[in-house]
Amino acid sequence: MNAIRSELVAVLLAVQDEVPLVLTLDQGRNLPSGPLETAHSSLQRGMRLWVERQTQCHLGHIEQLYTFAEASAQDHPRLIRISYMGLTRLGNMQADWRNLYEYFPWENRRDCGSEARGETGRETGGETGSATGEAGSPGDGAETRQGADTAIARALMRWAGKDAARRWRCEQNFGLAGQPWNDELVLHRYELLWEAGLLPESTRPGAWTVPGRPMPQDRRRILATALARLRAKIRYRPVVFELMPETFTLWQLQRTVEAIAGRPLHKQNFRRLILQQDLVEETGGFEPLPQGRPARLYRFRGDVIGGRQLMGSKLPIARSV
Amino acid sequence: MNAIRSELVAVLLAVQDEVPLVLTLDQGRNLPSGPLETAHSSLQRGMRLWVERQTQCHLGHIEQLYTFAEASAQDHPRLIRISYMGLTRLGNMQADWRNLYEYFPWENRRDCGSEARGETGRETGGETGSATGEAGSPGDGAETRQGADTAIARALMRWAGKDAARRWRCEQNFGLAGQPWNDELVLHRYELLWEAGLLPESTRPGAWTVPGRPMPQDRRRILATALARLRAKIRYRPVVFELMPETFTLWQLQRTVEAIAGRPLHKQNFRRLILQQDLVEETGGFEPLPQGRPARLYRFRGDVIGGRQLMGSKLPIARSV
DNA sequence: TCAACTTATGCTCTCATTGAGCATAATAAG
DNA sequence: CTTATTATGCTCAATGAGAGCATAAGTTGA
Repeated sequence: MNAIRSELVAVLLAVQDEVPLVLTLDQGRNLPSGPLETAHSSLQRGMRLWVERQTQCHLGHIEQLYTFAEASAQDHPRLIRISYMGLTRLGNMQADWRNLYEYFPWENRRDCGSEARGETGRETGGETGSATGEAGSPGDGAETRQGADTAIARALMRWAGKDAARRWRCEQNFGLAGQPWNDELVLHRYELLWEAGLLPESTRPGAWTVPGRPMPQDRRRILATALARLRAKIRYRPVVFELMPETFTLWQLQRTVEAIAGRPLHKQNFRRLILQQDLVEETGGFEPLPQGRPARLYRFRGDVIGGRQLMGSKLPIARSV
Repeated sequence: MNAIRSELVAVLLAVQDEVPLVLTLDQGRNLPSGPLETAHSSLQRGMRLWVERQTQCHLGHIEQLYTFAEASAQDHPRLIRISYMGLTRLGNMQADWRNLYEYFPWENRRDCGSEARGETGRETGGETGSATGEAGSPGDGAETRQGADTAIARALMRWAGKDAARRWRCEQNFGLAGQPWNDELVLHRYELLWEAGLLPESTRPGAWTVPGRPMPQDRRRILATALARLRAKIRYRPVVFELMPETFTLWQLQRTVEAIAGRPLHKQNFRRLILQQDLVEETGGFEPLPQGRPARLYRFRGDVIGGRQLMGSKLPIARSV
């Protein structure tokens, strides 16, 4: 018969100081994983058990991502990998937490247009459309995030060539040619880059590859799946609060959402949407700030409402310009 | 070590004559499944291979649903079940296709409110009732879909009792107490019914169980997962067209979407949204109807645009009243 | 003390999308 | 030629989201 091994792969995510973090092993080259044991009554429980035992992190929301069984030469007997995403509040500081955007620099667009603006919150500049007519950043060119983006756009267009379907996919997924940037397309973008030979992981990588830390095998693809899922989930389920401390200001909450979504949000609209949904309640306390008016502290009302099941918790993230 | 077996479970869906169908085995009590073979280079490919070989159905869109490994007494060695959903155009008519709503009568709300409005909407005559066959006799009170719905609501409320969180979940998921009906919550509803002991599959089923055909093990749960996924997907990806013939009228397209979504849509708005997205093009032909003005024939422009990758194909399904 | 600055918070305005219904067009039956 | 029936075109109102102005409440420095 078919002998089969199984493995659980965990993508543990946290957010601290506006930076999304992922728990890694082996100098950031691998993700924690463990076998499914017979003692585990279910996959989810097995996952939770060994992760909490090995990492001393309390796991909040857990979610199955995808199951792989690619046949590779080394894999005998056949290996089934079941990947999970878990959200945590960053308990264990000894562990090797890494900035998620080390692996996907192109997914972090929080600084888009921030220097173009002076004033009322940050603006979503549409300068990605200028991919073709890029004037080069002052000084260091490709080392800026802006510069890296245009470099990616150019490489993609070179790969697409005259192929209309390819160009269309590139424009849709990377927000080129006036198309809006869709932050949920993390996995699509990763796969497109992979297909275009722009990743070290590609089967036949080109001379130039996109900046960003690679990982062996399909680990980085799993990471992309997790980020895509989280960005999608955060819109309609209050999973952000799994990443927040007990009490927080609305600005901290917004910064956390922005860290995940990878793009800036309109401050006043964010407040409006959060408050009008009664997702949070005032604690009565205030957070003194180094400058300016102190901010109210809030706490999540999840326990009062109906636990994690809760619907109608959409966050003000929509298509940007 | 841990000996493990694996199994691929397929939920094959099709739509014909406004009825969503699922391919079943064993008198509608089971779903097709097969082992993962070493010859298969990937799960998806393995799935496609044996399904097409065994059922002679051409598979369109394929999607992984969920991976289970619940430890049950009979399962030694441990069994990992990987479930997939596949869309097809109903090639093999010998196979045992069953009305999906046999299994979830409460999910079919296409006749909801049609009598309340009484005019712009049309009357879905006996066809949904004939779906269940035996329960189709009109006029006997509790056997009506309406009657069954109120019976479910009552049973849920009895289960919830004074528990505010439970009541809240019931109201949210089943659209009670003025809450809107959300057609995507298929799995949530199934699990709620399971938890409430209202299904024959429940660990300790109550005296009264909800109408609808049960299945052994967690098969019906997998089915619910598939329907939930399809209803979600249909909103932002043009997967409906996988279920349509080469050419079709907009009305046929709408009826197919309604069959999946389980609720009626506004005809003119449906047309507007489909047409303004350039998802379809006129063939130039017309479909003569038994009565009334003949309808234009259309064809999907997927090949022209960018294949299945295509975004921005949202269908006019939103929260109903 | 006041002025300048910074951040939180409240409110309005506009635009796009969506739900709903009216009106017209095109066919068959009588 | 009238009626019935369905397809198709168009308008209107309500909602929600994006953007920006205005005010409140603290700080620091003169």
